[in-house]
Amino acid sequence: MEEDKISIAVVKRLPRYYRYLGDLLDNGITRISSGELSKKMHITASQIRQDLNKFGRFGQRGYGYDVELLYDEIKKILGLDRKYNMIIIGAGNLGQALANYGNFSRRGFKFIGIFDKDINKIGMKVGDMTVQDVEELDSFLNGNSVDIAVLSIPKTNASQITSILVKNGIKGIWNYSHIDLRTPDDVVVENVHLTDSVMTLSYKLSEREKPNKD
Amino acid sequence: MEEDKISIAVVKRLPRYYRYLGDLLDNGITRISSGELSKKMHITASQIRQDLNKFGRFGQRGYGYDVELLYDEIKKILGLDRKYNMIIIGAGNLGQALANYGNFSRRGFKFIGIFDKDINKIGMKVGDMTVQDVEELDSFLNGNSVDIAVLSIPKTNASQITSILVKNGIKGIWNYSHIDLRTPDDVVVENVHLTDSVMTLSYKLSEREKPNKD
DNA sequence: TGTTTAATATTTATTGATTGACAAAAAAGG
DNA sequence: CCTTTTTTGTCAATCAATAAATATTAAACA
Repeated sequence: MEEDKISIAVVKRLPRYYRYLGDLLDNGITRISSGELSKKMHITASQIRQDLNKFGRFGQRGYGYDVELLYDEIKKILGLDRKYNMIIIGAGNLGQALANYGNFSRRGFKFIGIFDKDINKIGMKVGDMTVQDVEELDSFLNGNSVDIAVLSIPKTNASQITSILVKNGIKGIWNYSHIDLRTPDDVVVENVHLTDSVMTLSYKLSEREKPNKD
Repeated sequence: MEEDKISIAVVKRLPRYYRYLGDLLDNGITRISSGELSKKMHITASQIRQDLNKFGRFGQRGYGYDVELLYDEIKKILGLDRKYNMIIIGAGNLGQALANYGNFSRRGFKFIGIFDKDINKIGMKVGDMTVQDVEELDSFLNGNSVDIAVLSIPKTNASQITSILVKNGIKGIWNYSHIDLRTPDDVVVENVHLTDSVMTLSYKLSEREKPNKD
């Protein structure tokens, strides 16, 4: 059964569908057509149908999509029907912010540890966790089931930490370090490069200000 | 003079080029060919040349690219040859983390104000700023030149704040709120949806674990 | 219960992005 | 100063993603 490879562009749209469907649910809307959703989301109805059909036939001709059913399906597709244990490497401002950000635990992403190498941070309370010495990372990984590691450390240390993670069988890395990690094929990395993001914004701003634009 | 429209895909790659060129500079490397860079960045040499040629002819046949020159050109293209005044709306964990994150100011992005509506946060020191009442946002914008507003508030308030920003002529919004903002065409928005990002990661993890994958 | 309408699933067409190929230009080396 | 090598800039071809069109199905309703 030769299934199409799902492109990353499609995958990146799924959370957005999920969010809109959640909003519809919250508003008590039980059915929606690709046409209506298209208007709300400002993408073509064709793309919505095409995207969804990559994963299955969730709609009903003449009726549309059942919001709750579709919501649950996308939840499953995104792997949100299970729990994930996460650790944070780097208890700086960003690491702390992520640890304290409530939205993740609501979705099943649970922080079970936070690490730093700074002696001033070790022992500090962050949320309901205590910052541990990164020297203990290796043994911690040995004794705990960790699904995802968040990397919020300077790029100079990122590669070394990554090899410890990989060695201990971590399969998911959420990388906030401003560096491209090299990992084996079976380790998945999702990058959040905030500096890249603000640069993209400044590019757009500069473009906007150029003459002959309107 | 009919110039090609620059696609967003190309723009998103520019910060990465910029980062690699910066690293080369740091390592005292003064010239590089698209072929060498290709190996380092794991993208095709053709794409590198094609991307760069969207903006100008920066290389020299038989020689390659002068690292410093190219670095400076991309800096200009990205609009990093100027300063940006930024404010943060929402002094929660994320807002504070961004305010304290040193990398932005190094690149010319300067925070000049932070706002919140929570009475417990107003007056609090964040970096070298004091959290102001969001009620004062309107008058602050009137008296200060602000290029970019960072939105790190719950989605319920995002639309209302956005209209205050737009009304006061803000042209750049860096949106961390988990909602799609509707703004006039001359206002540019760059979204950072962390929840979307972690969902993409969980998707990839689920895929990885499926049978018939290796 | 048949007919019309709505809306999906899916095929086809179009547009866009990436890769490959090659001529032109400059550097390097004798 | 001529020849070879390197490497760009750019054109052409391929590949991928999006949009449009159509056939099919089920609901709605008389």
